[in-house]
Amino acid sequence: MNEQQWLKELLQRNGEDVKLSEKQIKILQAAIEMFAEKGYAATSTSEIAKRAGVAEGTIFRHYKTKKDLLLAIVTPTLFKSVAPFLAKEFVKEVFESQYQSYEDFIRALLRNRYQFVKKYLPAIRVFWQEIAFHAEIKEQFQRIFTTHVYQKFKQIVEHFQEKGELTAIPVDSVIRMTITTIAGFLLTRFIVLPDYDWDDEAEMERTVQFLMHGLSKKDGWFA
Amino acid sequence: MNEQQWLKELLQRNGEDVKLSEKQIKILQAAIEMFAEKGYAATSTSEIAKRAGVAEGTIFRHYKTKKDLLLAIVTPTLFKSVAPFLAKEFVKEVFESQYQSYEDFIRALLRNRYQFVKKYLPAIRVFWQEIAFHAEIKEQFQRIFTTHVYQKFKQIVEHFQEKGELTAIPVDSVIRMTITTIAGFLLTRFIVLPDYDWDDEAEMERTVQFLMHGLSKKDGWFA
DNA sequence: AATATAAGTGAGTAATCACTCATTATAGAG
DNA sequence: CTCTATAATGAGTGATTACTCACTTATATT
Repeated sequence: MNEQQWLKELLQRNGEDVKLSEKQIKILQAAIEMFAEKGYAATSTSEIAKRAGVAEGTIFRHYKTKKDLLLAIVTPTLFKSVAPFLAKEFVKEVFESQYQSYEDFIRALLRNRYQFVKKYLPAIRVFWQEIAFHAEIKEQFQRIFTTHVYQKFKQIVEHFQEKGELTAIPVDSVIRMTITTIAGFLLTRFIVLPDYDWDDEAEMERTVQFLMHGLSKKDGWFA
Repeated sequence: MNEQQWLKELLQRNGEDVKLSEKQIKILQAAIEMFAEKGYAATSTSEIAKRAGVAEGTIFRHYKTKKDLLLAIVTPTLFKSVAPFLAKEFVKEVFESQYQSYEDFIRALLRNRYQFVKKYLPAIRVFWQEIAFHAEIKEQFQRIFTTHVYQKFKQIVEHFQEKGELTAIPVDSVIRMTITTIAGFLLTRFIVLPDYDWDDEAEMERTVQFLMHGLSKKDGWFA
């Protein structure tokens, strides 16, 4: 894919393109690369300017502070990270037609998030590395998660529990196990062992099976 | 527990105590706290000195550079993180007497690592936050993991696969799923949602059951 | 072509950085 | 007590930091 295309896609919201000058794109690219490698605090604005091929003053013309530049990267990444759950009709679609089972839903979600991480990896690195250090980012994430992701996830899990597909353990536990299993795969695949000889299709299907065997209603499960 | 005791326990290796002056303990405590909160790069040595109640020069008398101070925290934490796997007789013990099943082994491991994280949380935060930014730490971790943890984990998993308790999916996948499930619980419990109303005993048992249902040999599993 | 607006520049600034070192305080040995 | 060694200090160092601003260049509008 075009080097600039993925950045523009990352930054767009509600389908509306953001206008970016050439230099602005260069700045964002350089910043993402360097923040991902060395971290926000260890990267100086002069280094970013150098790698972007612009004067240091240019950065501050577009972003009032260095932290504004970080947020310009991190905020869109946060929204894209939970994108499937932001759609209004999402839950309804899961219930009504799209997915016959929790397994189908999980499989689709895993594949979808796999493609997402593959595409935007550097920006995602920055997001997850910096969330530990910046209260604003953490609060924004918690707000989005509780109001959008958690609410909808809960409805979906309860739906499939009532249908008898999932065990009757607490919804929160099901959500936690689902998310940590999916995130655990993606983290191992792209961050911890990116050079391992992965058979992605097979490993994703194994992950789905692992999750479903772990969560399906069956004898022997107790809450 | 004594505020200084846990630090001394963290730093000791092979059961040998390390000699630490009062000021040195204060420095390490301050550094761990601040690195955990703001990150290594965003914490200045003058701030550490201030919080520790020592002169800035005192830090450099004990640690040649700021990075040496970081490594003095991170290296012992790394070793303690994988401590169960460093014992020579570990695999033999698992096979012979201690644990009759993979489930028993996993339950013991989870409880053990739960106590570990609870005890040394701030130092663990520093370790995991900084491993992304420092090649030395990452390399050290990979070396320890492949030579000690992975090798032994593999033997254990193969053992219980041969006994017919675990599915015949690739060993690496079993290890990955086991570790991400355990780490996923601990991460959620202590880092992501520490203020959630946890029933630790129940959630740990649920996690063990989830893992075992996900990994047990049964009809329907395919590799 | 004239004008207005925005984009880009880079030398300059005060603050802060990790680290040094000459000096002083402390403590145990004889 | 004196002597010696180590621990601790904090003012001082040059380098680097995020950010500013007077100025130049490019683009758009009339």
